[in-house]
Amino acid sequence: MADRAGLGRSGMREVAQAAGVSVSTVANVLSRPSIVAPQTRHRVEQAMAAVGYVPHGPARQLRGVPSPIVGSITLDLANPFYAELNRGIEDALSEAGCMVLACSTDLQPAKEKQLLGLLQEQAVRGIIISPIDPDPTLLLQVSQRGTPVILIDHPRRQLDLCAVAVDDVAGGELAAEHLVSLGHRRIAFLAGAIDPGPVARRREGVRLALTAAGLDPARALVDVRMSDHHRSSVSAAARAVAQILATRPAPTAIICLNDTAALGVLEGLDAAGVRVPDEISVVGYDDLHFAARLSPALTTVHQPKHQLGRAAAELLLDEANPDHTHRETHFRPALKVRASTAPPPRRGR
Amino acid sequence: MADRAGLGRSGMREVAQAAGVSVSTVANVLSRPSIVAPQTRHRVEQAMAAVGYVPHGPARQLRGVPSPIVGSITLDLANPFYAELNRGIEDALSEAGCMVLACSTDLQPAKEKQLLGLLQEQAVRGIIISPIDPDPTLLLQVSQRGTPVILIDHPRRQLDLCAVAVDDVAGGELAAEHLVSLGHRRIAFLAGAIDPGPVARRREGVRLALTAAGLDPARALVDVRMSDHHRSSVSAAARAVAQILATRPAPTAIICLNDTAALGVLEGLDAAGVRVPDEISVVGYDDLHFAARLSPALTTVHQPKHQLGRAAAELLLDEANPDHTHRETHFRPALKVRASTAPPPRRGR
DNA sequence: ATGAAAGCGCTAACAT
DNA sequence: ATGTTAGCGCTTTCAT
Repeated sequence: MADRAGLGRSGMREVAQAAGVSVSTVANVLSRPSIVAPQTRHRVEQAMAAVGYVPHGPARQLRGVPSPIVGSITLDLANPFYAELNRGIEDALSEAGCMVLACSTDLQPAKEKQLLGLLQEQAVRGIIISPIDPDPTLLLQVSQRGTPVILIDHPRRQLDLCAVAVDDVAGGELAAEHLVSLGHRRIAFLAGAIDPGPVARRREGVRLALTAAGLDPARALVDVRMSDHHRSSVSAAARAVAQILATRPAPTAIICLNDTAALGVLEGLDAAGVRVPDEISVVGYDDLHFAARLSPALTTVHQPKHQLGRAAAELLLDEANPDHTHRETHFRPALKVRASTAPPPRRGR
Repeated sequence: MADRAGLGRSGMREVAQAAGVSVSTVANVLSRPSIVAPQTRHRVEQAMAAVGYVPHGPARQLRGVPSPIVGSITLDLANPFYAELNRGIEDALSEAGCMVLACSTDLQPAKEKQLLGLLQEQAVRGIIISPIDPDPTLLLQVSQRGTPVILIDHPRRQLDLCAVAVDDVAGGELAAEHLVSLGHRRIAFLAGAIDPGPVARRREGVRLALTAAGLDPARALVDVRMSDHHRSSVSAAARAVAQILATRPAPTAIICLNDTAALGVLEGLDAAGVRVPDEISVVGYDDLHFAARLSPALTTVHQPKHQLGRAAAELLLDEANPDHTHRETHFRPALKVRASTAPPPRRGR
């Protein structure tokens, strides 16, 4: 009562002093309350409240208690796909008293590397990452040095790591099969300046579906890239539209790397006076909340974003388990057919 | 070379041993390289690489080095508004080698309190918070105990804290003035089950604008609430539409607490066969990326999300400055008039 | 130029 | 039931 919690924090020593006991008794009250005499315990608890005691995490960590912090490295935490993913991670972690340290790489391997370093230094509980760098060497090293690593959307192959992924090849196939079945024979695939693995695999899926339908990907598939992918990819996509419209023979459908890009494509098409889906069909990817409300409602490939995050966090938490074995959790994408796709116009455009 | 970085991490001791020097020399190489003999320094650097040395953050913190981690407490990190805000925080922090620990309260004061505790324990560099609990006592306490707190969207009044905010009352006024000038005389304000401060202030702004226009808020303003705000507020909003349509006299316009809710409102209106803006006008809030592409394009109030985060992070970093003084950074919202608002229909509906 | 030593706040094994 | 002690990995005087 006299000891008004002044500035700065007070530790066990202050508590012990205020309660007239030793620090280890204070420690016991915290970790094994049962072995402390009720009366003493009470006195200590009072003292803790009086001095405003807050345990010091870093000190505990130094003593071997694992950190409650989990690093999440994604391409961009503001991207709704990763925002939802992070939320899934957070939800699973919160049940274990853990928290997400959310980081963005903006597709730059150098940034990814730097973040991995920072997270290791913080001795986080583990790292959940959607890697941009295809080379897993560094990740394996991080893992071997004692920081568990969970891969998101990265082929696990025989890597000695846990992973969660949705089948991107299948996603690309779903989109392409849908368009082919509508009668499209020339399809543009819109990507960014560089391909993260998932995008490359979706394109591959499109290629496979085209081939399976008896088409020649070299003719049926038009590759289009946006100059600057990160930051306002909406406008970048709008600019890519011009390029697509100028291609001959003209594609009758566009598969976009994600819904955000599709947003820009619809905008560009609208500005160019091209009607969707009458003159050209558009398919997105991710199935973000707004996809169903666009004009027209966007046909897209759904991914279980929240669940992906949850699954990753669960795998990570399980790493603490003594009989943990690395494994992979798999999800399947699902096509959502809406109003932005239709049969191609009668002849050319 | 012989000392293959085995399992677990190696610390300065291992480095010192491998280099045949003392730990303090290793420490010197790290913090004051100039005072170490070039030759020795080289040897130590080699040793660090050889054993795969990674500094141990928590141990440094224990010695007084500030944590590079900043806590961010928002209502929901998956909400695009907060996702962008967090990104702004991250961008500003990364320049200082710091990172964001992103947390969601889901509007629950109890969760907020718990998170404040966890963050304090982690001895984070500071906390940036969009509080749900209107009582600032706890925040002041946290700040006094040595963890700087930056308020987002919370009236600073004379609180001894830094703050960043956008003028929500003005935002509400902008929306209402626009509708009134179009001729609307009965406006629904759609909110969640509970009002975070910003939403309450926007409603107040609407009320003020109505009064200023010579209207009686008691008649001109219809309060509508969604039962469950958090989680898929899209569908919750759709359900609220029924309620609005049943109100008599019928409102001719709806101001939504945010763009996500507006999304649901448009959906509900569409399902009910009510045309926007011919039969009813809709205004959103936040100006998320998709707002301009909805059907119809959404009139909304823009907030500088990324900048808000940046500003908050900058204030937080400045707290380390010895001559720091608490201050407030202010932003103004801006009305974006698009296609979802128009004069009310001729008579009633 | 280098090293020895103390200690940050905490935990846990070991006294008493 | 309580206290003593010895570190965890690092930084920082203060010797040498």
